[in-house]
Amino acid sequence: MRNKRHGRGRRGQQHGQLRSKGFLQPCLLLQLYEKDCHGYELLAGLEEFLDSVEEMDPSIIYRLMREMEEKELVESYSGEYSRGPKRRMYRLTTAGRSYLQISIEELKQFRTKIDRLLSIYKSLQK
Amino acid sequence: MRNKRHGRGRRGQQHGQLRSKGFLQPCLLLQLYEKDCHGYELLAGLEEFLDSVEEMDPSIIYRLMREMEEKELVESYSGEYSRGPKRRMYRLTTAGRSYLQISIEELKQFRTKIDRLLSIYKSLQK
DNA sequence: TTATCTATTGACAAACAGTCTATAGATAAA
DNA sequence: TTTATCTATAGACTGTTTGTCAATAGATAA
Repeated sequence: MRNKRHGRGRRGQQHGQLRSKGFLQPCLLLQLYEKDCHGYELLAGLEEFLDSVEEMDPSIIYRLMREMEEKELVESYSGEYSRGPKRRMYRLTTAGRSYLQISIEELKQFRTKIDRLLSIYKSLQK
Repeated sequence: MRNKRHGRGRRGQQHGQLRSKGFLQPCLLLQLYEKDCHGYELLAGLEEFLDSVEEMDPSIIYRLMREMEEKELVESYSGEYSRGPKRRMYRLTTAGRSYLQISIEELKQFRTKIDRLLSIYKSLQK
């Protein structure tokens, strides 16, 4: 994640669907499925799913979390201080768990679509 | 594809990344890789890659085609009348061919990311 | 003559993602 | 003890992408 650093975002590289809600949301919810986390932790944890988390602007994650809280997919409670402001801890709700399940199914279906496209492309190469 | 029909778009269903540029573009370019096509044909041909093409608004495709023409990934020429206005035929350019190649690689990488996410989810189920 | 099917376009709005900046507390370094 | 650095969160603003609606147009079938 970047903060106060320069050189970021879409500049230079393409990152197709990686930063879309449809992929980021399940990445975040999955982390909360394992354990409660605060935003910065979720951001750092994204490196398991993406490469170049350094180029990811933190505000995107915080914004998404607040949005998911409004939709009641997650709920937050006040965590401890660490080194800085009080942490906002997130916990997955029951609705969030079902939403994760649905997102997983959608991703499976999407993978199938990608596979079809790739195999058609391959068949035209020879 | 829908035209003058009601009941469409995001209403009702979710369609994760399916309608994103990152997926639609390679679907369209791949069709042109096989043979020259006009917009309506490309739209119809999408059913090979998506389900529910009926719910896809044609203007999205036409808009994308014009955009790709500006970027010189495709070029157009005037086709024959069929039953209606003159068809605008599209042909893949050399740049478009390389772009398709790159998109294919990106999709492969994305599939890998999906796989990772799915396997983590699965490992937590047991 | 009206309806339907093929075919394309443009305007407008809503959703989404990217960028920058501000704030804040704690600690390590100068 | 002041400055820099790291963790941590938030808000405003911009620009891009998608979705929606409606208009147009030629041909044919009812």
